[in-house]
Formats: sequence, C-alpha cells, structure tokens
Amino acid sequence: MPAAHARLVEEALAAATAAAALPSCEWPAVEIRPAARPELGDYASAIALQLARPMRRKPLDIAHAIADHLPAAPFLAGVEVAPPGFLNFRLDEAWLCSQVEEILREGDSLGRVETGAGQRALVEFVSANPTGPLHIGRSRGAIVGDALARLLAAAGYDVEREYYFNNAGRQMQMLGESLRLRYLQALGRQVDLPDEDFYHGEYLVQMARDLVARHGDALARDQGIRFQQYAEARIFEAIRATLDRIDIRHDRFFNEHGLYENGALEQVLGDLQDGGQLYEAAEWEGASEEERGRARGRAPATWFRASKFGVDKDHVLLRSDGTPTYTLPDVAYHRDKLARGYDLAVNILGADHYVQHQVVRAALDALGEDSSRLRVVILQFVRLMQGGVERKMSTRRGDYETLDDLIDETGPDAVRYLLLARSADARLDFDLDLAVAQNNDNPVYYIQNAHVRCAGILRRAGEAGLDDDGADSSLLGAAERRFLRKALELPAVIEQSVLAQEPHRIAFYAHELATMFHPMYENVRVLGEDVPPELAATRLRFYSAAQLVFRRLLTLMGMSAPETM
RNA sequence: GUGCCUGUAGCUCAGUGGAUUAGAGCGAUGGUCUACGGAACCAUAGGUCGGGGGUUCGAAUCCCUCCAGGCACGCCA
Repeated sequence: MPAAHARLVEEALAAATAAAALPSCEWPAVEIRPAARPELGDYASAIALQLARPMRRKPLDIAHAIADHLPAAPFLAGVEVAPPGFLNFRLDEAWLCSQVEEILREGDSLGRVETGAGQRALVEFVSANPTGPLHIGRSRGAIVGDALARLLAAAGYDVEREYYFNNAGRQMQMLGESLRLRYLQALGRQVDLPDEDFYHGEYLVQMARDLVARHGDALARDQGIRFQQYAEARIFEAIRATLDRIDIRHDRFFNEHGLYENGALEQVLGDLQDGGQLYEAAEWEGASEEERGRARGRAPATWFRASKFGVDKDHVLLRSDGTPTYTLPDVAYHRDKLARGYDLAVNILGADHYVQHQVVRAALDALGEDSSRLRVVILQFVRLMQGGVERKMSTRRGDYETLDDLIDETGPDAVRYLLLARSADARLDFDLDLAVAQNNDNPVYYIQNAHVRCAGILRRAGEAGLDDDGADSSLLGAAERRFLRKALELPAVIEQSVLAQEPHRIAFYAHELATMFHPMYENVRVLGEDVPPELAATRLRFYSAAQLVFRRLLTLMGMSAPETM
C-alpha cells in the first residue's frame, strides 16, 4: 500500500514541476510509512522535508504543492499537510473494508510484490560438511536461509536453494579414519581414538555397530577411504532427513570437488597471477618480525594480496606442499555463482566466517568480478538457555546439541519461529523453557492460535449452518478495520525483508498482527443471538480473510498453520 | 592489539534521519470472563535509548571518542 501512495506522490511531483509550481530537480525515492499515531492519518511521507534543500523552498510550501497536484485514487480519502512539512494520507474507509474481498481473491499469493520479478536469486545456506549431525549453531542459518528464500519467492524472484560442501579435505579423511577405529573397537579390538583431530561423536559408534552387524569383520583390512565414503553417505542422509523435518529442501548440493575437476581453481590462480595479485613467500609481506621469525625455514606458499582489497592481511591460496587451502575453491565457487547469472546471490554465514567471506570478496574484486550481486547475512551465535542458564555443549567429546535434539524437545514450529525472530546482528539465546511453554508467553502459539481461532469460528459457523452470503463489508467495525490496516502492510514487510535481507521482520510482523487479532476476537463475534444475520455473514467473511493472512504468514516462515490446538 | 557485531523499560528484544507522546512481549500491580469460538482480554506503573562530544530545522538512528560484552584474527574447514 505504501508503494501505491509513493507512486501518487511521484506523479504529483512530476505534475507540480511541469506546472512550474515547484522547481525541477532530482528527487530521492519517495518513502511512505505507516503513520506513527492514528490521529495523524494512515500513512505519512517526509518527502517535502527532504526536498527543501535541493529545491531551495520551504518544506511546507513543497508539501502544499504536492498535495495540490495529487491525483485522485480509490484508496485515498484525503491528504493533509502538517508542519513542518509532512504529508499525511488517510485511507478511504469503504475501500479499506473492501480489502477483505481482495485478500480472499489473492489467496496464497497474498502480499506478493514485484521487487524481484524476472530476476533469479540464489540462497546458499547450511553448507555444513558431512562430518556429523547438524548442530545448533548451524540451525540458525538453516532457518534464516530458508525463510529468506521463501520471502524472495514472495517478492517475485525465481529462487534456488544451494548447499555447498566439500568431501575431499583432511577433515573427511579424519572422519573415515575415526569410523575405521570405531569399527575395530566394535569388533572388540583394543584401539584408541586420539584426542586430536578425530571425531568422537556417538553417531560414529552407532555407525560402526551397524557395519559390524552387516559385514562382520570383513572390513577389518579396508582402508580409511571405504569408511569415509560410507560415513559421508550416511551422514548426508541424516542431515537431509533432519532438514526435511523442518521442511527445508535444497535444490542443489554443490560439491567443491567439481571445481578441482573443471579447471576452475587453475583459472582463478592464473587470473590472479596475471593481475599480479599473487606471490610466493614463507610469510605474508606485512607480517611482523616475530611472525617472520616463526616462519623461517618454511617452504614458500602462494599468497593472495588480500590486504590490497580491504582485508587486514594477505591469505594463503596454495600451501607449501602445493595443495589448495579452503579459500581457493571458495573463491572459485563464488565466481561460479556469479557466472551462473544470478541477479542476487545471498550467502548465510555464521559470525566466525566473516573474515573468510571478506577474503573471498576481495579475491572476486581482484578478479574484476561484480561482487555487488553477492550479499551476505552474518549471523551471530546461538546459545541454548535452560532454567535461566546456558546449556553448554561440549564439542570436545562430540556430544554437542544437535538440531534433531532441538526439534525433538520443542517441535519444528518453535524451532522455526524462535530462530527466526531475532535480527541477524543480535546474539540469539534460544530459551528452551519458553519454546515448550504452552501459554501466551510463547509467541509461537500466540501466532498459531490466531489461525486456530479463525479456523474454529469457520468450523462452528459451518456446523450452525451459517454462511457468508449477504456479507456487507461496510458493516465492519473499528477493530476489524485496524486489523485490515495492519494486514495491508504485508507487501511492504516482504519487500523490506528482501531488500535488506532481514527475514526476521516477517516474524515480528506476524506477532504484531496476532496482538491485533486476539483482542478483536474477544469482542467481534459471529455466533450469538445478538448478532444480526448480515453482520454475522460479514464477520464470517472477514475471519476467512484473517485466517488466510495468518496462514500466509506462517507459510512464509515455514511453519504449520494448525486448525486446532 | 586489530577487525566485525552488540549495549533501548526489572527481563527478552523491535525500531537505524522525522511529529512536544521511543514501541512490543514477559514480569509487576489492579481488574474482566458462571469460559462461548477455550494456550483469553482490559488498565496502570516502569526508559538520562551505555557515557561524552559533534553534524542537522530535526538524532535511539549519521560521525568522532571512551566504557562494557560477544565473535574472529591458522599453510583448519
């Protein structure tokens, strides 16, 4: 709705300029916001204040000129100019009430905007290497990434979800080796898993038992690679199953290995070399004397001049032994993404990957790629809280908190909502007590209950033989209209979420809408002897629309929309 | 030490240039409902927006600085 007002204001500006009522100049994008207070109208714009300087006119005069040239529109009842130069718009009440029909007509595409129409977007998220079950740290990225993908789709983008992984490095060798030792242990052999670098998680013990059950001791002489392949397949299967439980499915699993085979790594190295961005040395050029001392006698590695592109130091792309670091394929991967022609490629990362991403971006800049199409959402960490204190996860022994555990304890919808409803910049305390609370402390149930209540009314009305024939939207009261006003903000919320890559906005909006719903529900009744038939029909139709709004919001957040609770 | 993030009501957090009145939930206090459509609703209190300085007609919001907390600073991935 703000977008429609913005178009009117732009037309008015053009008209006023053409009529010489205003001097011509470049004007910024017209921003329309919901009014701070109801008595000030429904929407407001400060455009006249922003134009005062470039136009060299008084804000109040500019506002009047815009108001005078504002075209008529069915949704607009009037505009007022308020000091020091605000434009306050008031919605036409009949038009507002008629939005019940519009909501019902739009159905499951409710709130759709054209921000990304005709454009392709990629969201890369999760991207955990298959060394073990997804842990709680990764789950925030999983939820945020998927919600963003849903919002991008609602904003008109053609969206793909991608998972990047590598199964070639030392990490995976250690995994295979760990499973091999677990297997020998399961056969009763006396072998120890060294503390360093090996995977101590219980899941490998279980997997080893499965191997013994199926193969006996037939694998005792096999090399680690056999175990590695087996572990990788099993773990990937488990990760996908976990994601599936919260309704997350990737369109593509991109294996780093392919970049080794298609020459992408050599291409990156060659191009950087040609651009003079590489050098061979035992330590980077800006290193301190102390660092140099430590690197003395070391064979030279291949460094990328990241420090010339805004990173605090240079980074190694090829180790002394000639093998690539994690960074090199990461650069090639993101170059590949850009080459695939996405208009927007978003990467969901944990805060610990921030520097890594900076290096990748620096390399893309060095390669002359257009890295502006690349966006990154950096998520601060998640802490599990229980009884007011942190529930520690011990990674050393491998028995950390997994996403599966979290889903088991709290349910998919609670996991979804509570991990989404926080800005990426803020550290997230996941409150286990709150997540399982069955009362209105818990925003998950508060929101879902709005949907349940709508469904309940419709069900009861159906049983009572009531339908919405003869609904007359002009009979809607103040509370319903307030709800509709809020519901009309959905497209703007979707648009802002997408433009800023801030999917948490939808979660807060859903809660706000629920807080407008519940008080209304108490008073605006459909069934009751004192409710005249036309009014009952009108309200019934209204609640159908309200239900649709909540269902849409829940779907956008990847949550279920229950009919009963 | 350097970089990034955070600091807003007792608690958990929204709000990142606009309206003499900074919002929401929880908690607190006081009410409503002989519960119907059942995880309810209403009211009240509570804030030097971490401190200080600056820019602006206007700052929680932008800039500088200081303080406090989190994360990262590997030839790991």
